[in-house]
Amino acid sequence: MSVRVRFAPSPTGYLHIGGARTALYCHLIAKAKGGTFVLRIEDTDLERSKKEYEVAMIEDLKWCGLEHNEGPDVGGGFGPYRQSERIEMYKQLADQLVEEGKAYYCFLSDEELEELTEKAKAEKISPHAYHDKYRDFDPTEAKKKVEAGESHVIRFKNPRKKYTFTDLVRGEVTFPEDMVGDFVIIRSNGMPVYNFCCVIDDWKMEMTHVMRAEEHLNNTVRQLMVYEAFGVTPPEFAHCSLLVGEDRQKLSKRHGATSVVQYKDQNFLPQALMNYLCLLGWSHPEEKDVFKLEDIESVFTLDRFQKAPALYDIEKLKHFNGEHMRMLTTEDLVNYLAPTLESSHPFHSMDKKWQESCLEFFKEKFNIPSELPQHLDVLFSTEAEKSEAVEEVKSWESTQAICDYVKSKVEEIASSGASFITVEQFNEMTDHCKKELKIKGKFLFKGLRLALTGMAEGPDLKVVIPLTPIEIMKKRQGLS
RNA sequence: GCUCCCAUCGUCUAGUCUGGUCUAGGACACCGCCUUUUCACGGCGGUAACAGGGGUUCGAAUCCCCUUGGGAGUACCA
Repeated sequence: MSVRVRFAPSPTGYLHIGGARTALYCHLIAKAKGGTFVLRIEDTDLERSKKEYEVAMIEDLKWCGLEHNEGPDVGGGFGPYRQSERIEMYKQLADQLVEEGKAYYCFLSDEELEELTEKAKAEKISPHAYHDKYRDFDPTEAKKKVEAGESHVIRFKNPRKKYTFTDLVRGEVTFPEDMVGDFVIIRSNGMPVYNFCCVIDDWKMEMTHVMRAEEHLNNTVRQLMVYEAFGVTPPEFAHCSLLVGEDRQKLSKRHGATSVVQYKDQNFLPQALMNYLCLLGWSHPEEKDVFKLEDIESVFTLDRFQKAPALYDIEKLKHFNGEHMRMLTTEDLVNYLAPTLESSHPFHSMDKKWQESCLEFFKEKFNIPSELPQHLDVLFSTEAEKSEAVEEVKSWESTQAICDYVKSKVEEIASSGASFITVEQFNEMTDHCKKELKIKGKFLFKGLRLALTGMAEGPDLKVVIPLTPIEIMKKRQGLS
């Protein structure tokens, strides 16, 4: 049987880092076995679900490079892929369970429910212990109440037995019989509930694997009951560990940038994000750390998962971004970084060849795009750096001589119509200072750097000077 | 409270199933040295972990039990 795996977000917000990781794993499980990756929208919570989030979700998934084979936007043979469009089916199946005596109408009011919950808590037993008041209520009577319009929900009749299943990442997991009570499957507003829809859909959509985060582990027992009630064999389950923040709590908004879109906005490379996320709970069989998704599709297996929660560390993500950035071709590198610079940045007025050599050189110096402008200052800044180091260089007697010489030399080159100072010309300048001015050692190099860049330190002058526009050079000459 | 899950450097992890080759390997971060007459890159090196206690065994990071610690769930959210 062909492998089918779904990612089933609810459109109540933007795609979360944790969600992206789950989607990535789902995608990988499908791809590793040549299977199908399905996107299903779980929008049964009318209050919180929004169409715009669904749209954003699909866009973010696409940005991540996790494209689905079936889903609400692309269709497929198992639709519809939005739960809100499958309501009738859930209702019918819930009715069927009621008919069969596997579920029942419940007329408990909110107040009654609360009282019963409190009572159970006071007795230090499971809070749901008394939620079964209507479990053995006469079905004919119940039907009458329903027909009379009395507010009701449909509860699943818990078979009250122990459930055991084998989780592909956690091994054998056992739930005791009083783990959950008779849980609601159809709300009083007629909408079905997650634990019910999820089972129906995974069954009807013929899912072979259910990969989700550990927060759903406890839900599995309810779902197992529903599968059993319909006489359906459940899919394989795999619960990956949770992502946590600095405080070791489940990763959430208060931990900072936790939406995929925020990384997209900061111009992170999606392949870097995926690479990093993949390694949070899973490890490469050959211990490789930097890789492309397509490279691991063939080695991805479920037996390499870590069971303990993983801490999300942005510093390490930045490192991965740098690694992936340096793997880009020159052309892609320019396409990636150029748009991250403000449109007024002088970088844009330079020709293609210049842009390429510039970025090829500077890419070694930073990991994320937002750090690029500060590195480019060494090429474009026309303001003298203010620092103790600069003051020290300025205080040397030799420095003034160098500056005077450099100033005339720059003017000479500029008037010749050249746009840049060549490496040869720079070497001439160095030689002149050495032989005619008799300056050497740090006095020579630091002095030259100050005269040419206005800074006390920075990248190799032989690389920097030929990349610096001559007009910038001229403007700098009045400074020191 | 109850239920479930988990436990190797600060962090992500390899090693655990199939006990010895592990005085525990890699990566991020950090520190030092070399190189670079500067910075960075790079190279080399360093600090740093098997939560604790009992077993089993000739031998335990690895198997078993307990304790402690952490997380999740406990909804007419998903």
